[in-house]
Amino acid sequence: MAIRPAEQLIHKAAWLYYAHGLRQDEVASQLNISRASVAMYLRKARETGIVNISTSTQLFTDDVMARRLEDAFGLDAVWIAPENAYLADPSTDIAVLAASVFLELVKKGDRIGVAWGRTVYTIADIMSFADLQDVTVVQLCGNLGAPYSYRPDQCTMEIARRLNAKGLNFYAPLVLSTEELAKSLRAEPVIRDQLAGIADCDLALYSVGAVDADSHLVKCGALSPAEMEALRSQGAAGVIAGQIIDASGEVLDCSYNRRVISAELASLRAIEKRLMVVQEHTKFEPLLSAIAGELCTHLVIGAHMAERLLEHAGATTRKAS
Amino acid sequence: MAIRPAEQLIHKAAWLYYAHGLRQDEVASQLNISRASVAMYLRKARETGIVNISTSTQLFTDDVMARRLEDAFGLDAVWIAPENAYLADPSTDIAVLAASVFLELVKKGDRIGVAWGRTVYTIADIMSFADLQDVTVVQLCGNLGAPYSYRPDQCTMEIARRLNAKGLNFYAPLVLSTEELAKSLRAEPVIRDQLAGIADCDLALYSVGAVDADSHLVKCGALSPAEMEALRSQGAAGVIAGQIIDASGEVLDCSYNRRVISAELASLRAIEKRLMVVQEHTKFEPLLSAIAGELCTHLVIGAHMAERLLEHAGATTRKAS
DNA sequence: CACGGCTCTCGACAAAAGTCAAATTTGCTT
DNA sequence: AAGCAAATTTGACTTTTGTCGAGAGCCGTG
Repeated sequence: MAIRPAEQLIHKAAWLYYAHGLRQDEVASQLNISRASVAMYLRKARETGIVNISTSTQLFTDDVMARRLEDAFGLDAVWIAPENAYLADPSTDIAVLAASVFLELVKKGDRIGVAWGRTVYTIADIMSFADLQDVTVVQLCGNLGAPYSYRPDQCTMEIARRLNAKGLNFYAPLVLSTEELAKSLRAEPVIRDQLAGIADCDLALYSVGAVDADSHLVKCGALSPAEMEALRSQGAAGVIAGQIIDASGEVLDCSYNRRVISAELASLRAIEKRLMVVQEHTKFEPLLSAIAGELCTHLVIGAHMAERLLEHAGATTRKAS
Repeated sequence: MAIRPAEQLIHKAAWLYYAHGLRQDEVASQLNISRASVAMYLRKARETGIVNISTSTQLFTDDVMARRLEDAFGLDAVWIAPENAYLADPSTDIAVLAASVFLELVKKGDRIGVAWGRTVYTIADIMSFADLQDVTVVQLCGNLGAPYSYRPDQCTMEIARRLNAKGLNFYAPLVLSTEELAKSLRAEPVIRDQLAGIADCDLALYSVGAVDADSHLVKCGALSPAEMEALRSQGAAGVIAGQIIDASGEVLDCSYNRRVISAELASLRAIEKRLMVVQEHTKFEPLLSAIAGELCTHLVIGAHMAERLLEHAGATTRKAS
């Protein structure tokens, strides 16, 4: 494991094949190995990100709807996945697009904040590998020991792994039982540094959660369905990085939020590129709140959601004028 | 030609094939076209840069020699193409590597300065296409009406074309017959603006020329072999963007240089990333001069040249101590 | 030093992708 | 509206690539 001669070979094979355009059998004879090995090396090269195959996401921003959404909501860029259209599984489509967009937004040397949820994990799961050694992926919120496979730290680590980047985990629970404990924990140097480091990120990747019994916060036991319902009547409109926000995109003033260890919204807003990805049709209101709170500068959504957003924007404008 | 529905199809095919990983026949049935068409679309997608296939150039910087060169000469990054090794045509190898490195260094929104020469044109020629709409490629030096196919403006335009970028040409001759004329021409608003814009570049791509009868300056008739020889004895050590430099990398004080319309060395030095590519073994002294004059921060060379540079650095250090 | 477990490599076959000339459509001119 | 040229699409064919199980080399261990 120490020194891997194979790594070198993979690199050479990939170079001759992809950069020089030789055929596999030509590469094989150059390197004195069988063509079958070359084929295997090339697969590894693709899998590990030694070669990058990326397709432009232009098509999805070029859409007129995307332009109108950008204008209506003051977003930097919007990508719309055509939903009903040409695809077997429409829900993965958004994730595949999001992964491509994400890889397009990442630059060498970047620091990336990653939150948690089914959406984020799905993206991590289908994201192709890349060779970005000096990138750091940081976890935006505390952990939730859950029966789920997509825990916050797993999302972070998986993305870091795919990028060949450094992963920085958060060694604290997402929610504590008392406000005092949360406060003291936040004051701990290790935790404090991590929290402080979030504002230095260049790019954030997250989704927004709905305030209902299906929320991960409920499923993971952080809140009971009843508590969730109560928060909802207090004005809870969405969940961002484990925190409850109201319709204006601000942190809701409630005990739960005071017991959470997560990135402050101000830190998130300090991040230049905030990529929000929304898969579920049910997350219309949460998304509106997130946009209102300026928690999103880059948006990836499905065509259906895009239409609803535009309708809403139209209605608001008409009412205002 | 106005609106091209094909463009859309190419994009969709590329997306399904490369991002979703469908097979060509699956893509074909999704889009209701024949598989042969899909194959054609995919080729076009690769050719136009809608999909990007890039291989990491890590292998060539990871070299110990590259590290030592970086240290010895204070360069930001060095790539070394293994010369004798595994390849049919060793001289293209450097160009292929240089093209990859170049594409790796370019970022969206960049402004790129391109000089002229066989090396630069070779790179342009083998460089793969990319989709960098908001990039601008500017020509670093005046034109030379030559019997060559690699005129300065052609280098610029070809690279711009490959990048799908905007090309900014220099509508002035490289050398004029009198110093006065050169001076007045440099004062012309069009020219002045172009010259002034060079320092705003984020990346420059050039090589260095040798001071001998084989130089393009001689072949294109800008200088006679005799004049070149005379300049050599006056201390000429290399040619950068059409200008003669001395061993310390400064502009040589001579009539020729005063008659040239090209980027000032100070402007070049203001460019953050200066990528220099040297193919010929004979350009050892010119390269040393360019490095001495800080005209290069990123360097792509062959293994042989790398060895000579290291030997030289060793000798100098030993002498100094 | 022989033994399993391990990874790496190869040959042969199956699957997928590339290619080309003919057929068809498209857009433009007369 | 007919005719023509250019571009696009297709089916049939060839070449290239992916995959799988068998075998070879390697290493620590009993």
